[in-house]
Amino acid sequence: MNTPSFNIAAVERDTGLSKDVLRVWERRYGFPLPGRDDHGERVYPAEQVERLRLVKRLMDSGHRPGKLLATPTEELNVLAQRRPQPPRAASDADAAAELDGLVALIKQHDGAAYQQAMQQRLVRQGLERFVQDTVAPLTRHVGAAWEEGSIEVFEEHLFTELTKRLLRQAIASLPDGKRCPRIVLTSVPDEAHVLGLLMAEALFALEGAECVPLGAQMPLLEIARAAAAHRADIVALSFSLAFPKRQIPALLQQLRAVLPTAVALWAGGGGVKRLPEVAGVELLASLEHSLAALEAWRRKQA
Amino acid sequence: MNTPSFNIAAVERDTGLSKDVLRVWERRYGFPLPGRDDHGERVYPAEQVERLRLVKRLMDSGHRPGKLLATPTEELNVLAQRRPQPPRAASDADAAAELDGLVALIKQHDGAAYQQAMQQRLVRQGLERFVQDTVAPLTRHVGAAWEEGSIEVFEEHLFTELTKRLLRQAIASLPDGKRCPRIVLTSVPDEAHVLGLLMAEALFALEGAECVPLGAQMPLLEIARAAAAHRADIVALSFSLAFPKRQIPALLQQLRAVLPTAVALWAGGGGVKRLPEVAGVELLASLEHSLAALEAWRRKQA
DNA sequence: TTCGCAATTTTGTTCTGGACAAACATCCTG
DNA sequence: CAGGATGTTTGTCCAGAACAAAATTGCGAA
Repeated sequence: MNTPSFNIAAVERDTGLSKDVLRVWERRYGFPLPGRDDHGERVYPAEQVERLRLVKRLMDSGHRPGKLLATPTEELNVLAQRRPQPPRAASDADAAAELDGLVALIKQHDGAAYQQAMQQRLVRQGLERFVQDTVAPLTRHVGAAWEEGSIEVFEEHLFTELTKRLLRQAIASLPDGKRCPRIVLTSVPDEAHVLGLLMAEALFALEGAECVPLGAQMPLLEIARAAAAHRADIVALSFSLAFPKRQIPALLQQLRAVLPTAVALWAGGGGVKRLPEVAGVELLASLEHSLAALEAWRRKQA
Repeated sequence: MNTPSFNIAAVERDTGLSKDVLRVWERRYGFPLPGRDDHGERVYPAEQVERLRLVKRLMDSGHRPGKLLATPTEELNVLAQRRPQPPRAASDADAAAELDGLVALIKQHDGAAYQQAMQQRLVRQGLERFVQDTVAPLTRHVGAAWEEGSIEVFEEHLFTELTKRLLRQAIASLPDGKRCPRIVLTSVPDEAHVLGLLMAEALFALEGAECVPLGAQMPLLEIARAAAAHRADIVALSFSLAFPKRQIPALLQQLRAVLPTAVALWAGGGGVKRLPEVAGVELLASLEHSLAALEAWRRKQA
């Protein structure tokens, strides 16, 4: 197990920090400070890539790069392990313990046990409560664990993958028939998270809507085409917390401009909380809001 | 429905062409030629973005940018519609017709009918033959249709999403028990295609392997951690045809360097065909090769 | 002719260093 | 203590040059 080195493109891929950012940080803060190869191009040792990942994670939980990059690695590790968890209300303690139990299965890398436990909950609670009371809080739970560094990236991936399978399976087993309205579900390029979309799909499908799941990462102009081809009543997008907030309003405006006025545009997920209003776009702060929006849509049609 | 305009970041997102490429093309070939906003920054009209998408597609099917960008849009459209399909052998005609029928359902945007038809084939053929004789050729079929422009992006997305659901459902219904070897399945960052991975997972699971599906886009160093945590015998990666070929060898070398020697590294998918050998990495040109590799692994252990 | 190798063109990526606006923090005043 | 003005931080964009890897062409030998 050597310590390989990465060129700037590889670092961009692995950390999500753009080449421009990597270069400007080097200029301003003196980190990262890669070596150079024969052609004068940057060569990053694995160790610096690791530190960049740590910095990125701390930035996602609210820290500012200027401070972080001036801090020695040891202190960063301390910061990373601090848990700023607000104490839960006593009534939630039971629920929280159950969620912890599920997360523990993932962290033991026992996928089979996790799937079995979740399947049990699904049967016990029914799909609607399963989504609202298990999957949604669990996702938040895992998100929090990620921020405080108590879960590895690959563990989070395993969690996501297995949970996606459960939801898709549940959705597939719903009866189908004549359904309304038609909802196209997707996300914009660079937004790869799909769990929120699947949760919404499950709830919408339960309420009798016809869902067209297009997966993630649709170019804007293609979303408009898809809406036309599927005669959609609603286009529903999902933005995760990780998506750069500053880009969202412009994106929604652009999409709104290419969609026919008759098609409603909904945007949900953690990324749209505390976002300024965008004309002609419904911002859904939670799954409950999504269901309310569906009901409101139906009332307006009738 | 206005014609919105895009800044350079939005164009990068929507076309997959990097900012650097967009700028250098402008300088060299005079296209794209965006306007400028108040601050002197590029503003691309939707029409130019569309043309860029067309150019990108033609490049993916072997054309060269220098020629394409010197060609007027009308001629490009002609090029795009040309179908360089080699005529099929007569014996394959039936099979091809069946596949065409399945694709036709997608192009009618009738997801339900597609799912039903595929479900039938799954039951009729059994999972192994379903993967090898239906899903794999169908995927190639859709890929070809994409190259010749006879399928829309959102149709391809719908196909992928629905097919993923079928495969995952089928995999979930397999019995579990004590299994060997343990195979971690994933893809590298920037490689979002998962269908190939799912096909491999289905076949491996049928052969009694223990599969750990981590989804797509794992940073290299995380793949190594995951392999350790799951005590993996094999790490299997998938590269689609769309993945930039030139990057693959370096990626595999880097990953090979961080993985323990005892862990085998397999790479499959359309992207690894006609690729130079990489030391310590098994390149799997097809699903059949994957099964052969599994058998060979078992022989070596025994 | 056809094959293989060398020369040349094409093309994507990287470099430097400057600029600026939007987001964020801080300070001052009512 | 609220709220607006001022200052700082930070990501993105720009220009133009340089260069290596890939693809194509040209050339000479089998």
